[in-house]
Amino acid sequence: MLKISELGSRTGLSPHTIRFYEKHGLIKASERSESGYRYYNDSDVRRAEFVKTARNIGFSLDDIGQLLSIRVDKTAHSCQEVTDITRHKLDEVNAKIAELQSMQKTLQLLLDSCCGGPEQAIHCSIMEALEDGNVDASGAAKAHKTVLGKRAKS
Amino acid sequence: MLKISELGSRTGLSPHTIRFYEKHGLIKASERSESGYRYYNDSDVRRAEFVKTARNIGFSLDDIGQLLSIRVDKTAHSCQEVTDITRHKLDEVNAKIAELQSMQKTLQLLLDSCCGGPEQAIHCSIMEALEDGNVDASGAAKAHKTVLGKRAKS
DNA sequence: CTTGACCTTAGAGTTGGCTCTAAGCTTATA
DNA sequence: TATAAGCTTAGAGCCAACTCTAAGGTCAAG
Repeated sequence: MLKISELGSRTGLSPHTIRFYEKHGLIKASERSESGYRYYNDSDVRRAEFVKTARNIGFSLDDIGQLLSIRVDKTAHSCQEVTDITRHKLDEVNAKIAELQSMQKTLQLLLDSCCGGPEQAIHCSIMEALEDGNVDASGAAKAHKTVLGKRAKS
Repeated sequence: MLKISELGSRTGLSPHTIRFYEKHGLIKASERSESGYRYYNDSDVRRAEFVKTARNIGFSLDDIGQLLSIRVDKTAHSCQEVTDITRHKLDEVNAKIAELQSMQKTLQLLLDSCCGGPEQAIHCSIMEALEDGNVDASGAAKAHKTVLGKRAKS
């Protein structure tokens, strides 16, 4: 039986995050000591590792909740349910990639158009393009919010 | 001289968003009526359109602030400063694309491995992969947060 | 002169996934 | 026995870019 920080080092999740996941129904300690300490058994550990793996792939906590509920009774669920979740995630990812590639293209065009040197920006072609609005931003935007993800751990 | 909602329909920004940008120093009404109404002249409109264009490309509000401060005195700034901002954004975009492509690859592999049919999920290969953790999630993750951007307008 | 559309402000709420704080208990080590 | 490390909880804070609310003032049309 592991304490929370031990489960943490086993899975690479912080105790804070583990409690957070518990609050959201993803992970549970099957036992508590008299003083309230959480204790995790092998089954708990496996579940936590499942969560960690799914999270690393990029599934949302909500997705993971669905996958977990399939996991606890696989006979009551079909492969199709699993692929539906996976495909839906893939669709999201593909849409996001397309959006970012549009931004990429626009930014690259801007960079290609400008000398990038120490000259005064008076005739900077990037500034001109922004002023004139003649920028192909189709499909781009709505992206910046998302460009820097937060999760950067193992 | 345009009122705020007129500037809004001119630029595709909502009055709420225009006030929000004002609070963040991006847009300003050069005049106010006695009763406090904002009035925008041609120069204000051009600035707002600049902001809109830059935002559509995917620049953050902070980036846009920098670009605007270059814009107001181009002789005091160089092309290099402009390309630095642009290149930095492009680097972010490229990093994000790489991350998403890793997720994409993993998800596609999972999908390819599963029948996706009405069979019970007992032997579902996606579930097995998640259980065993033998999933190539290198470079993925830290992404889901960002997968669904918010901004979806013009 | 009233109706309704529009304007003002400060400030709160949204999203998702953490991340941290405060205040207090428990446990292990020296 | 004292100290430090680690545990508990509820709840606040963070990020970015909005988005909306409340409570009220303004203005043009009929």
